[in-house]
Amino acid sequence: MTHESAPPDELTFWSFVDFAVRKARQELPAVDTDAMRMALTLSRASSMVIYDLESTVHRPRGLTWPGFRVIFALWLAGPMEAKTTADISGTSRAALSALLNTLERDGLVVRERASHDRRALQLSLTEEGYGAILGGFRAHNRRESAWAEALEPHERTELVRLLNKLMAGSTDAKAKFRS
Amino acid sequence: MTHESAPPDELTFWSFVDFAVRKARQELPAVDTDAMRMALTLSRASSMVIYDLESTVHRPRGLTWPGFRVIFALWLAGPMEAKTTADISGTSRAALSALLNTLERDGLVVRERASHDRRALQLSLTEEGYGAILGGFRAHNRRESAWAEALEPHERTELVRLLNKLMAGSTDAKAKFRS
DNA sequence: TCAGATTCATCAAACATTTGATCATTTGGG
DNA sequence: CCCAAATGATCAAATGTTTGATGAATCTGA
Repeated sequence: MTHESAPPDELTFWSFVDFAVRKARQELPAVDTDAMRMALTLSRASSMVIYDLESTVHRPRGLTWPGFRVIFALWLAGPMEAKTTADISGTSRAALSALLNTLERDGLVVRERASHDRRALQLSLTEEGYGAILGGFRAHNRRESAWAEALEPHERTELVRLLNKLMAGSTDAKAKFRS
Repeated sequence: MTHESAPPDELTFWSFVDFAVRKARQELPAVDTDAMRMALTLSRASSMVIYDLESTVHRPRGLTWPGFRVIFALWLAGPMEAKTTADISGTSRAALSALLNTLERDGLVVRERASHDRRALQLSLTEEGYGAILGGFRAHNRRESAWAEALEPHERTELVRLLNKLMAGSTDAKAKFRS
């Protein structure tokens, strides 16, 4: 059949992007390959970094990646309403509600009813939660450094600029957000 | 206490990166802020794009994001062993095993014992699976295009180059991979 | 003031993921 | 040739995510 682009003998997580883009163009000539390559590469790079951080730093310390994100937000922004925590940690409210059951059970976070609005929750870190994020984040940041070394300083800056520009464009793209 | 960097009134998923980097430097002066900003921005950008694609394109069509990744790999690379599918789709073998229960039940994929090695599985798309990915991917790619428009063509190229360089560096960083 | 619309959190069901264990098959070295 | 080690898939238990529904508190406008 396809004498064009038979899958190479060894297709890997990395090399699949190139292969997929070529193959998709054959199957669907109208495909926007630049956009395809960009999204595919973005999600793969992110997935690699996150998997590495989660499996080498956080899981061994008893935290999942989502758990880390929440504790991290509470560490830096201080006690706040659950809605805000969900927003800035990138967790939906329903997911946060479930996540808090674990974090509270493990003694890292406390839930309290907000005084000004009895529907709302006020979240804060316990002493133990504070200790967990301090130790965890140091290791986390060391690992981030190891990754970052792959790029020159000006390249890191440029990468961040491009990603920010991409996120800023989400408004025009009418992107859907978590709620 | 902290008269330095009190959280701004409205902290959002976007603006949290800047705030977090400033605040982390106060709390832990030794932090590598460039690496921190890079990883934080990368994971957020990716999460936004993926959430948008999943919730606007795939879930409404009855596919989850992980399900899409697997079907997508099978579409482009053709029938292959489950181990390879796991590799190139970025799924662990255990997760793929569970995922296949759903995909097979929904009639999108078939599992068959490989002839040359009776431990191995051969995966292939059904007609229905082929139809699903064809329609789904068109919509997926249109959405990717909308995102990509935020960047100039040369910026897209540069973003991809930087992400690839980052991934290539994972070897030096001794990153952990899914298995 | 008060009824309807909103907002906040939670629940429920289905699904996917992680780590670590288990089972079957295949491979490799003595 | 045969047994130990390695490999492929699955299982089990714990966790987190999604969408859509529900309950409770607050807000709004007539």
